[in-house]
Amino acid sequence: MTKRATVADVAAWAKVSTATVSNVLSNRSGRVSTKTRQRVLDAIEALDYTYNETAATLRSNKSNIIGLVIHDLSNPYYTELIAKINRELVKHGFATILACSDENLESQQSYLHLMKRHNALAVLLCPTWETTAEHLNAWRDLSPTITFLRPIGSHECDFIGIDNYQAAYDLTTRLINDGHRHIAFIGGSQHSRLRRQRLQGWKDAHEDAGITWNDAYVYYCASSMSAGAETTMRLFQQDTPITSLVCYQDVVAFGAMNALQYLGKKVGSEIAVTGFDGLNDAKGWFPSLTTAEVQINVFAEHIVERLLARLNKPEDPPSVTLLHSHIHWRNSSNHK
Amino acid sequence: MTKRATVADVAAWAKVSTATVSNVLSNRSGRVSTKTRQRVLDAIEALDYTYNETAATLRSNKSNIIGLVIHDLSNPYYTELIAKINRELVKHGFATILACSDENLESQQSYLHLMKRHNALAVLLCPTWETTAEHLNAWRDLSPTITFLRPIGSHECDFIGIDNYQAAYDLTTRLINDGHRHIAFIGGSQHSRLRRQRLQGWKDAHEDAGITWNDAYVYYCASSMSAGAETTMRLFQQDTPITSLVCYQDVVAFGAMNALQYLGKKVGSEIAVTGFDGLNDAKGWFPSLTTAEVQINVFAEHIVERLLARLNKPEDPPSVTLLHSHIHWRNSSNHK
DNA sequence: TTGTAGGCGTTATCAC
DNA sequence: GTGATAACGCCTACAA
Repeated sequence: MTKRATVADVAAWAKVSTATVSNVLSNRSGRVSTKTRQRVLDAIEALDYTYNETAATLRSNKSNIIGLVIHDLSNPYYTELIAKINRELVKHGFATILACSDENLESQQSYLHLMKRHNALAVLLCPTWETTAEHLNAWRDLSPTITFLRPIGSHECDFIGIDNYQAAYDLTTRLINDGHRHIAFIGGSQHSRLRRQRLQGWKDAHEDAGITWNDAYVYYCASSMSAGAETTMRLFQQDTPITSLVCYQDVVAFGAMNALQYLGKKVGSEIAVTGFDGLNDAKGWFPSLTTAEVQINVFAEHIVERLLARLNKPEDPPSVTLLHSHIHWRNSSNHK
Repeated sequence: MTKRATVADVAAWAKVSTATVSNVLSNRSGRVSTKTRQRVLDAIEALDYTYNETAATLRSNKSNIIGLVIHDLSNPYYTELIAKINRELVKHGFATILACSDENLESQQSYLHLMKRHNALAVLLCPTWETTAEHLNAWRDLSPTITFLRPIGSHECDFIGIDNYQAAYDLTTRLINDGHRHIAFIGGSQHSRLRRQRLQGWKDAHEDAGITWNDAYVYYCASSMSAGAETTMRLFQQDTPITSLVCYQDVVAFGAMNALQYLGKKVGSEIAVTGFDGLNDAKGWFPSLTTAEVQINVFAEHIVERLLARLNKPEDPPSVTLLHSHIHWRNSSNHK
């Protein structure tokens, strides 16, 4: 285990100063002659030099680490999203420190503290529901924080989200126009603001069509296929007039379809099912799932663009972006 | 944005030296009197001091960052696993830099390089199939590397894996004993060594039972529910004598069950389906999925334990651990 | 038990 | 264009 070469070693080999090596390393244009530059590059090659981010961060007070703090890693929607965000960040030369709060405010705060200890350049945060602006104030001035998916109650933070209300409204309206009169809403937890937005779309679509919605058709369930399946099973094991399900998430919809098929009901023609998220598997399911999608890579790009903009202009007022969903009408809702 | 307090500031406030502050910070037992210690803690509180990991890493040449490099973040099995590993690492005071190679050797190598730049204390790696021992030699002496799930061809690296052969053998044998004679094997890619192990178990179970296995019953498919569904659909759209499916992964099994139900076949009684992984959703599916499981949190614990052991004894010979699967016999394979 | 002082590897600031 | 030198914030002998 020989010691790692340093800029000093490289400088000695190339017969230049450490400052010159540093200039080459950070690609400072014009500061170094082509010839010197090449000699330095040769030295780096010859000595198998590896840049030390730690030292650079300490000296320049500027790391290239982005903290990514999310509340859940068991839902494929979130994991697809962090995979894309990660890829975007790498493209821009950043490294990602990952942390999962498991919907626990205390862990989230301790992870934010961790990011501070590591001098994270910025934090991308999908906050727990209890999070308020005050919880973030402690870090915000040191590391800009971009929130996504889940809004905190205030406008003091950059935020990138989805037009939950509109998408749910559109989905429900279409089902009503197709003749459905008993439409259940399935999924989400009581604390979820997203759920409230989607549920409101569902309610308003009813009211605007002159139909009274039924509170007994609204169900909570965890964000998993099995939870969706179990909830749907309970619903249809007894007689019910329900003819369609607006599911809070695609995973819940998958579970719902599984339960319906198990009960021998035809999804699409007999019972319509819709989802939310646009997971990769939605299209290839049998029947293919109607779902409200914001393309995950588009979403990830927006988040990282917002991050870059914020780094460039720390003093700009916070920005709120709502991305519009595209609804893919597929066989699970069997439209005429 | 006032400047962050440093040990020097804390020392000044508490009227002690920086060395004493450092001793308090690193909890060096007995080096500091209770009284002094408390004054330092008060100073930390009063100045809102935050430890600077970067400076500590530079000075001590020992970071608390663990690199986690994985080949895929779209399969729930892997995401559940990294979630658990992440949690374990946090417990031990580590931070995780995450990277996803997307089954691309070049990206993997560049991520390993990234970990080196950041002075990662160690790397946990689920390698791409092309990875050989040579690819890892460049880092191994600097940062110990623990491989998991996928073996590289040599024994130069710590490895934690699963007894793929045995589990597949047991699953298939049970199906044969239940009377199945036409058992398909579905899923996995051609490069996958895991798949080869599981397939070998499938083959040997046939041979040991005196049954000739049929190459036409072996199918490749991508690791997703839709791919599993599509493959199964193609299989059963025509007449086939197949009565059971040994699926390479749970996600493939979910897709297979979806296709079968869509075709009106009863999973369990008519067609038996088995999976591999023990995903959370396997139990709550309708019908519940028979699957070979190594509990993901147990797996994660083993990986992190191995990591700690390696950090304690860098010179110990590499160790290979194979974890035994437990097969959950459930309704999807409807045994008598 | 506490303090002093030097250095980890890089970058910033000046000179030249 | 290039070089000397002083930081960045912390750790760790060693001295007191």
